Amino acid sequence: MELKQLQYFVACAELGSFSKAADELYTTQPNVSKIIKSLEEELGFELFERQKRGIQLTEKGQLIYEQAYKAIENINQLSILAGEIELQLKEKVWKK
Amino acid sequence: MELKQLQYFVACAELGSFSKAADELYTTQPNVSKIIKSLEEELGFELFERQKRGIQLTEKGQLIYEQAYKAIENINQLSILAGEIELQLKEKVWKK
DNA sequence: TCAAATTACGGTCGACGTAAGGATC
DNA sequence: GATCCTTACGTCGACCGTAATTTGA
Repeated sequence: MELKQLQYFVACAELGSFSKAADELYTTQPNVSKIIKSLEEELGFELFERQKRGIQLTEKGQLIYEQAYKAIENINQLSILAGEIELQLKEKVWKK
Repeated sequence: MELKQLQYFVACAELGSFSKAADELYTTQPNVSKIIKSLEEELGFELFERQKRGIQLTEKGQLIYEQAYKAIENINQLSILAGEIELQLKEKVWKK
């Protein structure tokens, strides 16, 4: 499991489209397709139903989405914390 | 920021040694050293004090450790959730 | 015919391990 | 000399983008 897989997955889930996610992620459609597929193979089930026009989250995909979103949020907070720390503790922001 | 960097960092912090972490992670000491260094460069500060014998978390590293641990826990829970889902919802474990 | 996802393919870049170096006990 | 971290270096695999294919509006 890699962070990029989760990021790509969340983007696809929110935009409802691989191609739109590719734009947002500054990459290409085939790349998004491959990365989502790799995540699905790793998990052992499909995250999206491939439809005539676009995609849609499966039931299982919906459950994974919620947890994946939280995980990414958590990593983002870590980045924010790192930025605060880099400020040399001038303001003790993290001491809530 | 990649998940592997955080996993390696947490292992090093908990074991207090790059070489022990390398064993635990089934990789080599130089690899651990490089990955930790890449994370430090990305964050903009050092996570460990390199000492005569072994290493020790810096103050900033300690703060990052706590958040990194949570993030990894979060990803682990995602894996657990995925495993439960794969069981075809026979038992609705996730409906706490 | 256009839009969207998948498959195929080739090049490049990075990740890994081995080996060598440096330092400390 | 042994242990531990770092640097150097070569190789092999994976990732990425382009192009071709498929399917549906």
